Amino acid sequence: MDIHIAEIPVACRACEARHGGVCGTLTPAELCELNKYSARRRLDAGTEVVGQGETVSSYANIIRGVVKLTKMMADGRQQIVGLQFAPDFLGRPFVSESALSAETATDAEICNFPRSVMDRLAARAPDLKDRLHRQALQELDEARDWMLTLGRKSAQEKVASFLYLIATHSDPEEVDKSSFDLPLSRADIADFLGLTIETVSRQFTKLRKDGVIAIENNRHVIVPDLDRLMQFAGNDR
Amino acid sequence: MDIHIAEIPVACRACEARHGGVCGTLTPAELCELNKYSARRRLDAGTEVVGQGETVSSYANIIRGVVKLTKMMADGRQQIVGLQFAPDFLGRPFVSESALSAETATDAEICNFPRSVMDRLAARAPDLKDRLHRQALQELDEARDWMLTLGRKSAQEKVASFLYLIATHSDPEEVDKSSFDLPLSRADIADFLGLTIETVSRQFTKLRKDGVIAIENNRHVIVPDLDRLMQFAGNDR
DNA sequence: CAGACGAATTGATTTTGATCAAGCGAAATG
DNA sequence: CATTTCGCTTGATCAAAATCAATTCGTCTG
Repeated sequence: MDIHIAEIPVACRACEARHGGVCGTLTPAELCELNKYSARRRLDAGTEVVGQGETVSSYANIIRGVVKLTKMMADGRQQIVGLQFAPDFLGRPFVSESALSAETATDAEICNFPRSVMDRLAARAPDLKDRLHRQALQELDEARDWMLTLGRKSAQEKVASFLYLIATHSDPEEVDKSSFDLPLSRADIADFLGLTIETVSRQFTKLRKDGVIAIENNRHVIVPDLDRLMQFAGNDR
Repeated sequence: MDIHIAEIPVACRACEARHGGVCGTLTPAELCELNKYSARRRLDAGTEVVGQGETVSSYANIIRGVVKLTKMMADGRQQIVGLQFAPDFLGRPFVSESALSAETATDAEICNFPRSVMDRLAARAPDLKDRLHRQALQELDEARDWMLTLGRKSAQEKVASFLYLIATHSDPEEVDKSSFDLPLSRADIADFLGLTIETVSRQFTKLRKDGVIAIENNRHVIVPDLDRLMQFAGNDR
């Protein structure tokens, strides 16, 4: 839960250097304005960034790590409804109250800036608005893809789909997708797939015994043949 | 599959009169421009509006009826990933290829206008862009809400959630939400909930025997106490 | 009105994944 | 260094929903 406000004032310039994300296309003048108010934070795994129902007063850019978006029921049942990887943008325009909770899945580093500054900036930059709009549409597509997984796939297909997702999304700069660390615990994977940890574990074992994957230290996964994995994921038409 | 191009040229003006939807806030001049190219169509239930993977060349407004958005797997398994009610807007900016299939669930009436005209209009009207952006965000929220339903709710909770959704969304102008027609067949409900038709049917029967709902002619539902239904839906925190 | 067809219900059985319970291994703690 | 704790795996059993199989109901059609 410890949050360290970074001393570096040019947080967003750093984002830009790293990956040309949402911050990347701002003009130097705009960046300057944002930077005056931005703060960079390092967060331990499992830190809540925004709570379900909370008022959100800032946007953020994920510099490093993975953030999970979760919904919780009254009796504690939980569903992860989205994963955000660096350099994703976090937060939304128009609405100030969050319908879900955002929590770091791994150790992470994020760069915060106040709603007011960002909104003022967006009002002047139509292409920034467009980029935010595009991102919303992409998240919508991802959510709907996952609905098919949740509603119609078997446990094995769900787990294979998850592995495929991580293999392709986790490290966009890495060309070799055949080896990666899982950013989620078994419990989180279960919450993402609508399964129990036991079932997730059993399916991992099965995929391992079938030679589709190899696992080292519980978190590191090796996929010799990504196409073969995709077949287990029962992909769409 | 029969599509009748309506003779009435002022299709969107009709939308405006009906409910002040997306078309509702256009200026008369803008409306005029759209109307020159818009076409009103009456569609039978089960008509495909856009196919998965197809190139989309137009936007549309739903004037009457319900449209289901579905995703299909290679082996025929299907998941409904969204429902659009009148006066919802159909289609999306930026992308021209559809990631899903849109099909009428009921008899419906829609008003089509070409991408090019709409895009040109949006380029000049920032508030129209904002409204489309807002809609995307709302659909995202709805999709994520449904992910919780698909991933973590029991069959009974799923069916109750569906009934609650229809009761509240189906007829926005109707104050009395206690009696309504189901816009979906049992097969469609099953595809929406990630269940089989048999399970859906059994849960209907159970809710009926518990006195939560009454059913007439398979399609008409009466809910004496909406709060009671909501409890069966196992609502979020 | 009889028959036919499709949609929905109901019943019997099977399968999948959840639950309950125990054990293992690695890292953290006293 | 022993011990606890946590995350994960594995096994046995149970329950929920899927599947298979008839019927029933309602509507359409000749």
